[in-house]
Amino acid sequence: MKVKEVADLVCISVRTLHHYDEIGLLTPDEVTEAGYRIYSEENLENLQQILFFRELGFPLKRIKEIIHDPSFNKTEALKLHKSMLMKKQEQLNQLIDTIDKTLLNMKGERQMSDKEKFAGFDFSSNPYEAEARERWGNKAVDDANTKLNEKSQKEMRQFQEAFNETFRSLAEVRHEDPTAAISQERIHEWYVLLNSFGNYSKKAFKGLGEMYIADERFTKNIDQFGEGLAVFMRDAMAVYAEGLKK
Amino acid sequence: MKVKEVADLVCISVRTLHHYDEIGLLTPDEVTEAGYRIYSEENLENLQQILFFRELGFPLKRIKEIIHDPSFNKTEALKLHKSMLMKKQEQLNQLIDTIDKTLLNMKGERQMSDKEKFAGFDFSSNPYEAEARERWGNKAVDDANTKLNEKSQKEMRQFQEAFNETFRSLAEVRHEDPTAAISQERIHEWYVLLNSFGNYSKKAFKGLGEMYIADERFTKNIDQFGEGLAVFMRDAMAVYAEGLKK
DNA sequence: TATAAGGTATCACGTAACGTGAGGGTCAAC
DNA sequence: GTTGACCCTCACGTTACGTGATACCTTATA
Repeated sequence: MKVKEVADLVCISVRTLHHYDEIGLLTPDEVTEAGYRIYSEENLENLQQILFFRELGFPLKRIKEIIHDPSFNKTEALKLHKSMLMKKQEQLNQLIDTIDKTLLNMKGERQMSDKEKFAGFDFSSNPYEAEARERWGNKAVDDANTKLNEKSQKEMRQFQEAFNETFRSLAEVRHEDPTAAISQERIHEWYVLLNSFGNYSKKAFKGLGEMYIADERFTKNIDQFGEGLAVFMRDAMAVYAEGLKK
Repeated sequence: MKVKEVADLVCISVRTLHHYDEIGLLTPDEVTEAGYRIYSEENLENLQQILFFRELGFPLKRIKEIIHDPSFNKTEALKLHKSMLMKKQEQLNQLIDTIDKTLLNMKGERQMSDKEKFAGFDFSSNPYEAEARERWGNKAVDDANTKLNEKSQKEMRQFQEAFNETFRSLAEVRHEDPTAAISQERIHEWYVLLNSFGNYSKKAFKGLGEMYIADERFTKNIDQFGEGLAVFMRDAMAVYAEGLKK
């Protein structure tokens, strides 16, 4: 299949396909004597994968790393895409809900906080990086990050945002039993997030939870998201680490 | 509210807010003697609008045009955002469906065409431009388009893609009665699309439909999307123009 | 009152992901 | 042989910021 045929089939530009070839993301399996690109069925399957990652906001460099990883598995990736797309749908549902609330607010029928006005927006450059790391590892990301020992402002901000989001998520369920499924699901998200930036064993994770209580500054920072959250997290982390989920 | 407070509230960067200020998209209502930006409640409401447009892929220049248009109405915009977000939900549903079909295909339980493999992807730079034009007019877009008389390759491609998409959409319902609601909804999309690039009255629209039959090349091109589509469109366009919908 | 930490500003270069036009070659139908 | 459509590479342009440097401002603390 020639370049324009692929471009028309997929509704992307010829330039896009050239670009993907240039950066080694999608190399046509055949090139004619005149230099024309010919794409095979397998090229199209790879392109489908690439487009799923693009839809989810992954940068092309990252997509290339993931797809060229020997452990990459298309079936597994498709399942992960599906779950990420469902999360994106939840995000859009939240945006729609924000619109509904804003319309009521404008009619004077409902008050809404500043925070509520922005619920659902997520412009982080790659919101699914944490999950990608869990599946495809850290190596490429660490290599790509030229400053291994100092955290850039972006990383710190990303860190902080992801922290805050997870703290809020956990605050919502802090009155539940720490062994409950919902509590363990949420604390798992915390575990995944921490492992995006560091490398915590379950044991270390439990120890970290203890620190949230032992150090008053930690407790204070965490409890601003909801009173008693630090204690709840400590307990949920212990349950998680010991595999004692109900 | 100071710049970092807004950035944290909304989960965007301080640099983003500076950029929006620089380009005149979001100008803080107050600046202190030290030059600090202070954002008002109305600034936050405008920022919410901006973020809705961003979520839908509008370029910042276009957002600025729309928001500064005297006829701009926040309530109306919110309703339009909601409908566009629902369309995006449908697109994600289609992507999820594509994943499900691809997984079955990989198991050998189902065949799928190349076209099916790419159903749901839409990377056009601004998929909702046609609807935006319907609401907020053509002037700014025409001004921004420096080449008023010659169509760039991009515009031709955009044209062609939008054409193809609409033809497919219409082909799906070509066996329906041309006066049926679904037929008239689809042909309305065609009308809107044509008016993105030109300026057709309903009468001219009907005349165009006649041409689809009168000129054999038109018929041939259109019917490749589904046999009998050209006749169906001619009839549906006549019904539409005369307001004879069931 | 001095200090320190965090936050603010502007400036300017860099990045990613293409869009776009120029210039020239290839292919297939007429 | 001609022509229109398609193909190639090259290179500059665009958008939307990220990032680091440099310097000023604000507020809490000792």
